Amino acid sequence: MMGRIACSDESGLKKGPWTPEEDRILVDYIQKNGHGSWRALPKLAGLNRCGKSCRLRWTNYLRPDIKRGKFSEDEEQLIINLHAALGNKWSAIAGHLPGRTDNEIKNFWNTHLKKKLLQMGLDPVTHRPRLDHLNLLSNLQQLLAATNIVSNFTNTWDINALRLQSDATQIAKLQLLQNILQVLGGSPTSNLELLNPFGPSSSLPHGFLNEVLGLNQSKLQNLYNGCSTSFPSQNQPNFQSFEAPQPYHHMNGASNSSCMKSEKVDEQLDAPNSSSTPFSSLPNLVSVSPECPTVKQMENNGNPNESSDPSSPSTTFEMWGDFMYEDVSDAYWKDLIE
DNA sequence: AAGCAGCGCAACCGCGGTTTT
DNA sequence: CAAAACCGCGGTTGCGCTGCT
Repeated sequence: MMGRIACSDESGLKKGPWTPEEDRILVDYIQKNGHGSWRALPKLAGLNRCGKSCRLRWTNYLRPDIKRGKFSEDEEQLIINLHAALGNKWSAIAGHLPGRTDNEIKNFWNTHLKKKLLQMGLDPVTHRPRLDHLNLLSNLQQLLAATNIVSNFTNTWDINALRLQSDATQIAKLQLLQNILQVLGGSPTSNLELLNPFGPSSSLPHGFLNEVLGLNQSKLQNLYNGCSTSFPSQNQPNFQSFEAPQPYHHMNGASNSSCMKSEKVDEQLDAPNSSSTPFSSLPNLVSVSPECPTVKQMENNGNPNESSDPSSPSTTFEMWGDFMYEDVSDAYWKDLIE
């Protein structure tokens, strides 16, 4: 744009951190006169700053309605959900969090939430599973397949060769399991002493592991026991993180669903403290409403469509993908925000 | 105790969109 | 209608703090 004079080009104007005295002058002036033209404000108020700097200081720090301090879990969840729908539209996201500034939310996202999603194995840009993790799973599955192929050629091998092959299979399975647990548990580890999926309160997605590994839980337990490794129970993976945001209208189809409807969503967004909202805690992104069964519930109770619908997802990963990452989910959030 | 690395956050920069002249 | 002025947004930077070696 022609003729624009950058703030930084205006000679003699102060930059950098604001002093308490400057803050006082700015607050006093705005309280008495309003900010009016930001460009004119510094001269009128007697500040040696550019208008832009004043505006920034006021909107991000000095404004009286700014909420300071840590983000609550509800706010955190809300930001994640809004970001999934809106992307890096920080001001739009901030519009749903009273007292929070876009800058604050942006910083919080970049320093905390992005990492959190990465640890959950999700791409912070797309909110979908990270491709590198999926490739890892794919590679390991190929490794498993390879060991099965090898077994077809070992009919005449002696017992030691068979043991070797069996060990290789077990190692491959353990590697696969370990990577799954890392993805799910968000605890990057480099060896097998990482997570105990078999604690008394474990919510291990049995069906998924069964299908991927071809093992049941007792076999897995034996597998782990046989490795002489310890699994401190306090390090159990949080498999809640495996659950997905629920595209209610997708799962329930018709609008007669008693699940959250879009016209109610603004209330939900504006009242994130409501315990019935899907934002109650991270990473539990699904409704707890009985009318809206979660992926886990469906898995535990058995998918009613499973026997009759041949196109129904055959693995938890597929279910996860279907429920969490359909484009309709993004559209749903966009709808409810707009 | 000193040096270093990582982190968090306030502030800056540059651009696009809107309003004013 | 075009140019200039202004505003607001998103990305980036740099500084201070903290914890580790």
